[in-house]
Amino acid sequence: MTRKRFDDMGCSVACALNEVGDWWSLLVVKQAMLGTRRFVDFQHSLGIAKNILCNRLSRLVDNGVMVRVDVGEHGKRYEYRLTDKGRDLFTVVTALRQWSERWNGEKDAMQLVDGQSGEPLAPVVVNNQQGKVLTVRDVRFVDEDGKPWEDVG
Amino acid sequence: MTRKRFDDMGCSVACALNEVGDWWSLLVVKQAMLGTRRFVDFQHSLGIAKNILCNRLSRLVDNGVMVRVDVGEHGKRYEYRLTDKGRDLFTVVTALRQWSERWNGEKDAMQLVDGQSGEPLAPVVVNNQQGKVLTVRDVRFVDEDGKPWEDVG
DNA sequence: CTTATTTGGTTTCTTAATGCAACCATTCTG
DNA sequence: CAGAATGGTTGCATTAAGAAACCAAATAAG
Repeated sequence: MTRKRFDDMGCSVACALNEVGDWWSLLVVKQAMLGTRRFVDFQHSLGIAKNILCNRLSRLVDNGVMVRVDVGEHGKRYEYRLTDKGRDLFTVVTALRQWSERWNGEKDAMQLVDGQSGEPLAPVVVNNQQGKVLTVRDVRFVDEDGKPWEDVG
Repeated sequence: MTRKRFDDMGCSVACALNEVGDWWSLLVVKQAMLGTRRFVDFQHSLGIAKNILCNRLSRLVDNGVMVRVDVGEHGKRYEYRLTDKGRDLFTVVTALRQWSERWNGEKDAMQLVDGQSGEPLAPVVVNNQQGKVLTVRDVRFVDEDGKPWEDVG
């Protein structure tokens, strides 16, 4: 059986997970954010099998999250770089990292700091237009007409 | 072969993905945020196979993201509810949703609005301590001593 | 109270994905 | 030019996913 498709569920979250929802994709993106660009460097730093890495990179390229650039001087030698779409996943990756650190403890020797001040980042939060922090209890799920969302199930 | 373990990679992101990094887990959490609590409701709204749903719910419960509550009047009848840890994934889910809407277009008839004002939410961003928005290019990855992070690969 | 239906699973079977190792052509290095 | 590194591909074994059938307990209907 083919895996269930997530891009036709009429859900943005499902659609996103269809692109980066597997075990490896977001880790590849995170690694790219650290500066990794070469196939072998991804392979060694992540400890991922070559065929899986190959498949994930191709899929990330297909989905516009990364680009493959030929940097060979006398032929083919590639670099994989994040696109704007890929870099925009910074929020997601950072939120995930912070969530893990909050609930599972600091298991990462690596820290993210502001490049200018060297201070740690602020926690990623959901704000309303006035800058007030919102939890899931403070929001409503509505349809296009502003009426309360009813699930189709 | 068993899937590679992500909780011993010394990476918070990997650790998070170990808990919610598969195709279904985050969708189950998102659905729970919409108010779904019963097994059959998850099943119908997500279109997930029963055995997979069963497995995912168990794993989310094991990881402290959800709790199973017996609500039967004369025996066993269960509800699955988000814990604080689970509700805290709201930031991640919202960031993912917004990312998808920005880059793949609005494929979701459902909208999230501020419960008070009814206005759309602000975009989820990464801030420094002073509230300035940071991109991935504005941050540094450092070790515990503040020295630039070197990958072990 | 009795029957039918719903709930919350488990089991079985088939297909897909993952991991590992071996292999290979091209490219860079010494 | 020789040897190593790069960026893959292929084949095989193991695991996960999906569909459907089945089932016991709990609830709803009559």
